[in-house]
Amino acid sequence: MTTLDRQPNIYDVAKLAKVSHQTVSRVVNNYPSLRPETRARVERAMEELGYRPNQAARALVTQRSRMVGILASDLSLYGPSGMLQAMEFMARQNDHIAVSCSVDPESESSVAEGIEHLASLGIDGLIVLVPQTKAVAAARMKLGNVPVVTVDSMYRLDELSVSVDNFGGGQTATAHLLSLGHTGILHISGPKSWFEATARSSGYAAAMLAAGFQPSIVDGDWSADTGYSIALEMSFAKRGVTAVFAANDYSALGVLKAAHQRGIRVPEDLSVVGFDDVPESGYFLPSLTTMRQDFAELGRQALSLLLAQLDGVPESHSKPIVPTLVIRDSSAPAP
Amino acid sequence: MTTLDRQPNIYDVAKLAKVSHQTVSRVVNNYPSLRPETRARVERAMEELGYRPNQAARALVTQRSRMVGILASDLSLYGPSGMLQAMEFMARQNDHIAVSCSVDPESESSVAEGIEHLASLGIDGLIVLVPQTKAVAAARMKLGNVPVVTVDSMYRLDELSVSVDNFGGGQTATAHLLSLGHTGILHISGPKSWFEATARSSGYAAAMLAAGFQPSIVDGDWSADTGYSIALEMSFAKRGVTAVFAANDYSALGVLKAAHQRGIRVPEDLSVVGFDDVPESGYFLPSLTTMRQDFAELGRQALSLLLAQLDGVPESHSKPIVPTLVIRDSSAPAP
DNA sequence: GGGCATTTTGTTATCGCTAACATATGCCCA
DNA sequence: TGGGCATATGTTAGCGATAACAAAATGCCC
Repeated sequence: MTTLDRQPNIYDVAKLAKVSHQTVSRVVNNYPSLRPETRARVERAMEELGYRPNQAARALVTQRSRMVGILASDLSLYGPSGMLQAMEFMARQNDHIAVSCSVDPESESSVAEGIEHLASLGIDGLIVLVPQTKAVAAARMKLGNVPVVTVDSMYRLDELSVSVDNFGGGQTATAHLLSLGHTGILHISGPKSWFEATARSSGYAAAMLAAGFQPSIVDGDWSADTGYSIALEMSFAKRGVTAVFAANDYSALGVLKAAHQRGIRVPEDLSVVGFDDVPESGYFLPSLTTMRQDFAELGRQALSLLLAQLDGVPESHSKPIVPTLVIRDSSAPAP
Repeated sequence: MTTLDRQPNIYDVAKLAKVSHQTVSRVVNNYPSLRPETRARVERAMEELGYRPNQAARALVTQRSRMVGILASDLSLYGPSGMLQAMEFMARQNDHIAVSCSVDPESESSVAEGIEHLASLGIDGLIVLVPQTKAVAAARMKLGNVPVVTVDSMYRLDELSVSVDNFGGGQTATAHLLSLGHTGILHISGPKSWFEATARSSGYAAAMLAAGFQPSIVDGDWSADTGYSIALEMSFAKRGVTAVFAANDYSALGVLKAAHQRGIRVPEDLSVVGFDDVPESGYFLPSLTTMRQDFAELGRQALSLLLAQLDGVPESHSKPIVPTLVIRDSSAPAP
């Protein structure tokens, strides 16, 4: 057993295996024309020394860091964290590193700093989960010819993006309530600055108008607190509201609580539909009817698109991911 | 405006500023003995060229990647994702990168692969959020002299670790119920393989025994579903149970739902206490009494300890973080 | 068995930076 | 006025890998 006072490098392996360092490099990189016997000898030497290729040296000479950046807003939210986890795993399987960077999407300077940070790392590509068009434009600008993939709600052919059909999701949720006979359906939206929020609201409005009813939207901010406050103060009866479509499950949770406090029974007096299908939504009281999104799949698609781009394979645009309706106990026929 | 067909390097800047490349390096690294005029000239040149130091080259020569690994279990959980976000931010502020790697803590090979992956990246340090002693030992083994900081529930002076006083938290939660006159307190634990779970259970048991009552523990797994199933099937009345201390908020949520279904009123008939204070726990029905943990602070402490270690400053052991009781509507005097 | 293509292995240069040492400049005071 | 010392800048080498080219070994054909 040979021992060194430092990490072994490619020359140490070469010497032990009695080959040139380049041959070691070839073994590491799976070069095809190698005598099996040579390969085996090198592998044995690598094993014995506990050799690990130095990624910095490799990055320096190949001009590729094998890092992809993930620009996200709040990584402790269910959606982004699920996507991040899936992307991190997939990146690892593809011999890359996913480096996350969370920024305040409401602050342009925070977004700019995040992009600059990732750029200074020398990332090979970027995935933008931050919901502003402006942020995406800024990223593309800063990064020169580093490919940028966005995750959004629009199906745009001119850009690298992966989409969720939030518009369709909003429609489906609304259609579900309409089909139960509701006509006074209130929508609590997400923040207007988010792609997702506006797309869901539009889907809701489109479905309402198509059915011949007036859309009615109140601005929310994804939080349970705001959903709660809105539902606590608004006079549903006076406005003829028998159902609420909340832009996400936490807003819906707030509505459930407010309704309970006010003695409004869900779903007998009021139906509530959420969006996201967070893991605990099946345990709300009553369990929540909601639109399920496969965040992990979304993350995988985004990363797959980016990796294809890095490999010079211009992958065909994937279809948008369609959220599916999960019917539970919070929605019922109109009273 | 000078234009290049490649990223500008330190020599390009040097030429434009009419200094040696080493002087540029000195500007980048804030070397003190530089004429202000020279520094300004170099900075102007860097600005003009849009120069960004190549991190791979820097890492190669300094032998430091400025990457820290975060070995985690499920990054979509509230605790780990909050810690990760805090660590990522703090790492960035300290000119480092936090690279996360999520593994299945129940699978030794998955943990080993994760460690190997991070090691192959050349991380400078590691933070282990995975709850097994075995995993930590494996990490220390693989990583040689790379410092490893663990986040756990024990206050051990012999190792680099940041602790949450889960034992104390379990005691406090139990004491709260005892003080309300409850004597039949059931504990739904987390998975036994987690540090956190066993510490909370021990705290519970200690508090019960100290008060002269028999501990009663059922094994859970952090999930709402298991909490639900347990509470649905167990005959609380027959066993004299008037309160449940669940090891986390989601288990508690499951209990709330089961109680509601069985017509058991919370808190009138049954008090329920959770652990974590997830953001939505204030909107459960009823709102949940729970133990709040500051995950962001925990993450910051862990990273701070690691960074100090990397800088050769053996930081003093920090005090364990103490969860605080948040009293809401799910706990009340014993019936 | 010589010639030529193919396979296999080796040699040298280079990526962009910092460390270490070398040199120049300015200033103070004997 | 010039030695000594701090300050400011330059020169050279090397981190550990891959790329590009060079050379040796092998195989195959007639």
